[in-house]
Amino acid sequence: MTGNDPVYLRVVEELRAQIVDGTLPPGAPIPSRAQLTQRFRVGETAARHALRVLAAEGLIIGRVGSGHYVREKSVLYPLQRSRHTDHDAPFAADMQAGGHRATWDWRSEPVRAGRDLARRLRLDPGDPVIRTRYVFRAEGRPMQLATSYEPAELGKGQAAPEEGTNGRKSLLARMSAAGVKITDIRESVHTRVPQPTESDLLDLPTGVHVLHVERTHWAGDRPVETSDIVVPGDRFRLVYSVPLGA
Amino acid sequence: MTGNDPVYLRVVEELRAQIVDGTLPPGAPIPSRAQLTQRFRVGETAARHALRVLAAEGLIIGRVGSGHYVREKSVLYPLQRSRHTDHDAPFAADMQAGGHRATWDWRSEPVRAGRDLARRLRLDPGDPVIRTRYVFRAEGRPMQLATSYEPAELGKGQAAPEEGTNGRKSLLARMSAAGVKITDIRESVHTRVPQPTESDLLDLPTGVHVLHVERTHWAGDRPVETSDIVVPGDRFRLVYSVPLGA
DNA sequence: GGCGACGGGTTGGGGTCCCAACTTTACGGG
DNA sequence: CCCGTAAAGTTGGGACCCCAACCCGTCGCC
Repeated sequence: MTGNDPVYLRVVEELRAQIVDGTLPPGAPIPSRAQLTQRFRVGETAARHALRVLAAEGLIIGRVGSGHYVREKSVLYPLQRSRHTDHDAPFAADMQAGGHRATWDWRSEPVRAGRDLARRLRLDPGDPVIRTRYVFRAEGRPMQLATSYEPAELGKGQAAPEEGTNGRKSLLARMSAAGVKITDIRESVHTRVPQPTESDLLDLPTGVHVLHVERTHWAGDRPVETSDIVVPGDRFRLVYSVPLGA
Repeated sequence: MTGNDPVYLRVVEELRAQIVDGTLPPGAPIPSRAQLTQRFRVGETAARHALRVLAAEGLIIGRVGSGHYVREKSVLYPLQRSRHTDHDAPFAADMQAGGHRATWDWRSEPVRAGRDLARRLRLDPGDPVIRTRYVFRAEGRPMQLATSYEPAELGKGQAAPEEGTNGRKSLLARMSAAGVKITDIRESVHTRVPQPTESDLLDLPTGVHVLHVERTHWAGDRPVETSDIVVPGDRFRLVYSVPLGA
């Protein structure tokens, strides 16, 4: 039931939607606490909490004495919270077993891209992609559960992961194997905005390649979605690791 | 004046200190809202906010109906909020100029490790390190300001960055140049805990190498500190990119 | 001795009111 | 016309209060 969600979520979601779809453009003022309480008929607490959440997400910024405003270029946001599969549940059963020390386990399999995934990988729906699922265990405790998707063509260079060796080839390794020329800039983006967003990157000369998307569950935490983006340019080439989740 | 900070910060800081120094070990129950209001003579709001902050930081976890508890192995935390230099201010002047498209600028120079930096890089104070400063500009707007430090010995393979080529060699590239054998797992950690923490990694057979530390300013946001850690093991080798900041 | 029901404690969600510090705007006097 | 001041509005911080859902230990009953 999404109907009896906490009310502050209703506020968050509506404002978020308006920011994402441009109804509230960058710089636009967000309704004040007082206005929100009226418009959504909620208490001050809920209104404040909603604003705090959006601020924490980096979508808006509060200026004391003045108001909250939509941040510049929060365009990366729309990618967020989209779910490209929900089939991870059975895999989560793997999280029961316990080994020792730290281990990576993985399993790759070919699947076909759904609509959402295809859009994000800039493929067509139905195109072959490789789904790989990982369990990372540290000291017997499963710490991370990741599912990554990438265009099947990129996987060419590695074929089936050889057991015993390392199953998780770096994107860079795989990319060069696949003939994608990159140099070696790799940067992880740890905050969401303001930062070079997807739209910034799209404006660059030669475009953007989204290499793979990945959803990671850290034990006990909400999933984090990541997307590696390659920007080939004249002055530089860049592999971007972008967290998409909140 | 730290004296007239918000009161909830007092609560946060005291509890945080106790968690960090082990007075409150993993699993230990945190005083409840009611107890905190009494002990710190603050209102419920402040107590709740303090708990929320600590929970958001990943230090504690709340279980409804039961209480808040110190999370397992939150030992990564002490690294946080340490400042290894405060000399970035002049460099920030670079942020004025504006080019076009996206560009990386950087400048490397040899310096000597201070106490804090040495500890984090597992060097001795005074050991030579390379400091590199980057400005990343997208569409003329400076988006990122980063300062990274790494042991000078790692820089051997690259000497002075050749102008015109790419100044920012990947750690992996540099490490293999320096004879550090790694395979190819690279994972960015986007949440702080629970996750394989430094102490988890320390328990691994061959130990941990902290390769470099880096502080990054995204335009308008608080700095994020990152540390790349290599864990050579029998079953895998892992380069960990760990955000240290809150 | 075993088991189930009850009650006290705790969290997350929510409401209302208050205040200091700050911004913005409007207005009136020079 | 300009400037200074006052008023209105806004944010962050805070104090209390209430409630549902939930956890857990205790106690009493079988």
